[in-house]
Amino acid sequence: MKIATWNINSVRARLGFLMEWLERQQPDLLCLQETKVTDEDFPRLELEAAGYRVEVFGQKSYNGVAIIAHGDLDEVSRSFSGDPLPGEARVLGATFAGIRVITVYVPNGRSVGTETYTTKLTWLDRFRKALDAGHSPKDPIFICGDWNVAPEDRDVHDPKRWRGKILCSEPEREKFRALEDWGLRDAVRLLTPDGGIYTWWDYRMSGFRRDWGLRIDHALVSEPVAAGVREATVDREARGGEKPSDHAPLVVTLE
DNA sequence: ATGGCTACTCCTAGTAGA
Repeated sequence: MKIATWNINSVRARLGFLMEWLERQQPDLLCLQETKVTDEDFPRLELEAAGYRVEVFGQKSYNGVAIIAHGDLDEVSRSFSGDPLPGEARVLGATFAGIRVITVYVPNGRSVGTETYTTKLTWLDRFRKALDAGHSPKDPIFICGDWNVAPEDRDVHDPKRWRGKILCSEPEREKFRALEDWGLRDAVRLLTPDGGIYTWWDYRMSGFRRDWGLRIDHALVSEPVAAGVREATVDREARGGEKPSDHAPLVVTLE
């Protein structure tokens, strides 16, 4: 089974790109972030015509998450208990083939020391608390999306330049580790200790061509899922071509 | 090297992203 996550940076601006990608990759389930569209205007029909079930949680202009799957999506949930940004469409959950799949678009935080940064830390705290209240790490759980955190220096093209900066600051990394401590494993790290694996490259300064990237999109899985992880690959091909998103998809293959 | 894209919007210039 193939489960993927992709910050698409506007599903409407990249619908053709998305359809081609689905055709090529044939995932069983794909989580999208930054769809930037209301539920009403989401391009549901195109995806359904391609055989996907579609669940969306969106808003105008900003944020927005979606789950599309070849198969039933049950027990759909939006946001989470204690969400400090209840008006923002950032979390969507559904049960697929017995796995609780939750997709997240974690607040960016702008820059360290700002109010939005503090809110980002609170958000991650509250998200963990909600996990504790609603789930057990013994259950099959797959939480994926744009976490806006590069967990370690090996996830950063130039750690010296990024040290202490937004996406790489120690408090953000602590919150990320707290999720792992709860009982989640980073699917990429189950398979390789290698650095140089990135999921986002800045549009500016030809960031992708120079491979100035960060690994900020992740799939965190509970033990029962971790046991079945066979592959976790960043599809860099999707970061090239005409008008790509600034993120590449992360594709996880489960036995 | 703090800029330099990109996408959004009843403000096509200002905001947000990361």
